[in-house]
Amino acid sequence: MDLATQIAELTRGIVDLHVKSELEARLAESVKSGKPLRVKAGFDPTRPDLHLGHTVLMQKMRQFQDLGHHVLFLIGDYTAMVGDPTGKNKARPQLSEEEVRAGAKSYFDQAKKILDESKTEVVYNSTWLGAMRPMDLVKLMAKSTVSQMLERKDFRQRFEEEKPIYQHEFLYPLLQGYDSVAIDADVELGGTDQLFNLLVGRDLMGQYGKRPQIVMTTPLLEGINAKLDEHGKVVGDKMSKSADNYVGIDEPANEQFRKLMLVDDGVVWRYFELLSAKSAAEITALRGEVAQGRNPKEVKKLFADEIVGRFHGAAESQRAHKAWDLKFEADAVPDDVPTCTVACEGAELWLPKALAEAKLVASTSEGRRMVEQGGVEVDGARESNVKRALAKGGTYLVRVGSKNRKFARIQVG
RNA sequence: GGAGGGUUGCCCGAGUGGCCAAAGGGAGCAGACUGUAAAUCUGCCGGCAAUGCCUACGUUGGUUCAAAUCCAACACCCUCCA
Repeated sequence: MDLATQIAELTRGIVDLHVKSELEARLAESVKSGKPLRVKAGFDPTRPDLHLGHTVLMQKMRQFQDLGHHVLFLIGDYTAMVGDPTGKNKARPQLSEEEVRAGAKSYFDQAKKILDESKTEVVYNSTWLGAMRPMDLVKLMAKSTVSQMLERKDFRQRFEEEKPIYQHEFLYPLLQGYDSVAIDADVELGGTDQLFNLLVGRDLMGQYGKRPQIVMTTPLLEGINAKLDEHGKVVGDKMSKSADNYVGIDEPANEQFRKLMLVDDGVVWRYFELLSAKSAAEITALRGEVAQGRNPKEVKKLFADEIVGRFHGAAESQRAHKAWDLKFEADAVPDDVPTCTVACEGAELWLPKALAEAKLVASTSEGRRMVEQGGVEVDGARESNVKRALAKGGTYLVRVGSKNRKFARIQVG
């Protein structure tokens, strides 16, 4: 692939690029010498469940690989024990070695769904950070100031909001930056929230007499509950497990499909832009069709097909699609309804209790509320009588909720 | 080292002795409406087979018929002074 095309491909969707001219120069050198660039991306293995948000970055890594470059999948096992303060308004817990190791393995196993495993070098930063001596650390710390650290928004915010900042948290960006020094990175990729840390790496490389890395950041994907504001701008929290607005790449196809269908009509274009393999022209065309009156629901299905297919294969994606149609459009009962047997002391079992026992709701009180509010169906008919009880020995098909519809065949025994 | 301010439910935030399972907002959930969603409206939003009982307002004790509210000690956060 020629240089101009490489650059166009690689910078597509990139938010920050420091510095473009350097990237061009280094790619040119690489083409000339045949020597691939060393592309670093670091991962914090503390939250081993990858979701769609993470894949935005990984697809960029994959792109580098497809262009013949060398990708270093850096597992921040050592820094994870320090705890990355980025984006947090409180300190993260420090983890034990065992927790971190287990997380790292699971992390890479999931990443393999996107990366080309044969072209990926996995490195652990404990290799060099673990070997540092106190004086090495002092020298590292001497290369930046407290006020430089307070430039960073989350630190400043916590400082102003009278929330604690522990001193070791200042160490995190420095250690992460030192990783780049240790592995001679040409390029470092990260989410936009990592910009500060990546630039620290660039700065440190210069101070240690190395050629400073080029920094590229990918956008953070908003969660499935994001909305559009009155100006048509996407607003909402970033996708994350803690905000429970994520689509996990290890989730079952049905779940992925369901969650993707919950995405706001307007926001789905953002998803297309960041996740779809479709060309910009194809996306624009789809957008035009919707503007002409095509139901956005169809376009979302198209998108869900693509993404679910990426992780589960086309056949499985088809199945999930059909199941969703049946469940939410035809209002039919899916064919994978679990049967659960609940114990019953007397002659009958109070319905709210049965719902709780069957794990359809969190507590009897919640079950009671669900019934009162008309969110419960028994054998196809809405049951709003709170006193309703299920007779012992019977089996009942129940449905709870709507957005996250749950079915179960309850056997009272 | 000294002085002072703070810690409330998932989050933010009212509440200075009984009317407080705790205002208000956000998030979440259910219903109506729909095209899956969104918006809007209505209701719910600690647990318990319940006009009641239990557990809860940083922790532990105490005062009181009665405590989120008063007292003491402790923990943590912050501010100012040194």
